Amino acid sequence: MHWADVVAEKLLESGSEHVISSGITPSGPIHLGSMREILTADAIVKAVNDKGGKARLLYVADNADPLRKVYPFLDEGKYKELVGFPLAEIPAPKGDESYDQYFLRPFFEALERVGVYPEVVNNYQFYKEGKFEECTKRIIDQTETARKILETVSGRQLPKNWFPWTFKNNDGRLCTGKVTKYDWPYVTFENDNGEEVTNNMAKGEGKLPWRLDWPSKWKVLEVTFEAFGKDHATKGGSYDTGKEIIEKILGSKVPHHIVYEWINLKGKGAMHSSTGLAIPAEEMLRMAPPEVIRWLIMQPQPNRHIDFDPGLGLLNSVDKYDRTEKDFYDKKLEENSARAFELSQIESLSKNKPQVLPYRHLVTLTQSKDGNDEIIATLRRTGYIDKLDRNGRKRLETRTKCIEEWLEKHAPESVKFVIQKEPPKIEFNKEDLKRINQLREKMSEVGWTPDEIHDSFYELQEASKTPAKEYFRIMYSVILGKEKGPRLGFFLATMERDFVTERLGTY
RNA sequence: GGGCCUGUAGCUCAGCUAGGUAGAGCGUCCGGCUUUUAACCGGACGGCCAAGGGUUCGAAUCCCUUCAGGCCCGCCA
Repeated sequence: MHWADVVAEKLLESGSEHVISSGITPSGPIHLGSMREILTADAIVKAVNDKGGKARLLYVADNADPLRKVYPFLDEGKYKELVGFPLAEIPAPKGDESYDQYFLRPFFEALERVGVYPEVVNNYQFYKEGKFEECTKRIIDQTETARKILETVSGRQLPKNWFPWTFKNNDGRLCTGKVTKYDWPYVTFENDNGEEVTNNMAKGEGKLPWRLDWPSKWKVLEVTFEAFGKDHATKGGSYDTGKEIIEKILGSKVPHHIVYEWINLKGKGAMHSSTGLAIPAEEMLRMAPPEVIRWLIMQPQPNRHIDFDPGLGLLNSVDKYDRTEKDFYDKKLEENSARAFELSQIESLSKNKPQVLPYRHLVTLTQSKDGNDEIIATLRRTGYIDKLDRNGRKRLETRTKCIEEWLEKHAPESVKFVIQKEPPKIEFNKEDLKRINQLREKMSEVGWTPDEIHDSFYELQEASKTPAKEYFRIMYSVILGKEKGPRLGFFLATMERDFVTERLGTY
């Protein structure tokens, strides 16, 4: 059984209504690795609903968290002064938005493209509205229990004067301090400068520290399941302490969970937005069809890491997805693969097998043709499609757009080419010039279809006892100015015969 | 120091939740097809399931130990 269904069945044993939670601290560009979390959660929502349950998907933006440091992608001068302020209160690197929205907005747009529509929880707003009042008060009332849990479970020592609240200093920064007076909902503390500052905890002046904030969210949002990264899953980590806090202090149930692994950039290591080694989710979605992104995450077990190669590997992933799709409709897939495919669909599964054009051909056409109409006309002329239905057209448009972006950003040089408008200046030797003549004759008489053109190269090979490779090389050279290129039969057939013969004639 | 995950064919992985004769794709080799930015069709080769022990009539699967790799935690979230 697919992992999403395994989890869903477990959840349904304890009730039919579920709240599946997911979230992030929007401290930088939200990358593909972060997307694994919400897509994992989304798969479970779908699985629960498919089995007759009712599940909601939440996405918590932890925008009450402070800016921890000046990340490499930030302007040092501008942000040095802003370290310590909640992400929701500081300006974005560009534009008029706040910092958190600047990073969240494109991510949510990306989520729509992969068909994920979560209910967004604005954590900062929640604090302001006093949503955590009850939890905060309970924890403060049982400070000693909370302290004991944190100390024994995590094995760390808390300061003597520990108070379960991260204060808001008189300059607006979050900080620690020594409590001098407490009278719910007010707490007064002494800051580093020896000044006394009073926070109204019911109005979001300050926040709960993370290890208390998380279980409080579980309680307030009635979360029954959460997928989180391995960083939270370590023994004595925030999940372990959160479990105790919610059971012993907040009087609620511990959500079920699964732990997912990181997505590594092939050959470079784990993605981290803080180091800049990451591909933002929205960039990813401009480069690859959304169903393929989903599929990359639905296919493997969540606890396995994914090596992601944005170069040639991405091309292979799309090809593999297409083959999987074909096998799905031909009913040749095993249970788990079929389910992974279903869960990868953006909209409902189409009943009929969609029209598939080889992605590699599109990579060629995108570089040699001007716009989708020309591409479609060429595909029709070369016999790859007969008629394109509406979905087929939509799919093609999405894909050519992805390919353009991919070619620009991550494609390896080996797949890129430019049709030379002017004949490249090449000094061919005598033999080559002879072959060029042979080629020109052949090209002017051969049937102008991919197969016939392709075959003609082997006819030349037979007739001249020269390896076909030589003819390929010449053809690529005169058209692209490089010795390799796309599969020639198809490639030449996409061009006008006259263009090809004239070009050969200039040498 | 502690923890989690992974280890199955040359490579990438499925199978393990619920034990019952080891699977797929790619690669290799052979055959077919006039064959290339990583073509297609058919077939074959290929594995003491990391090692050791235990439970069992029976273990890739469950338990224990060891080894190897990856990562996380011991600041913050």
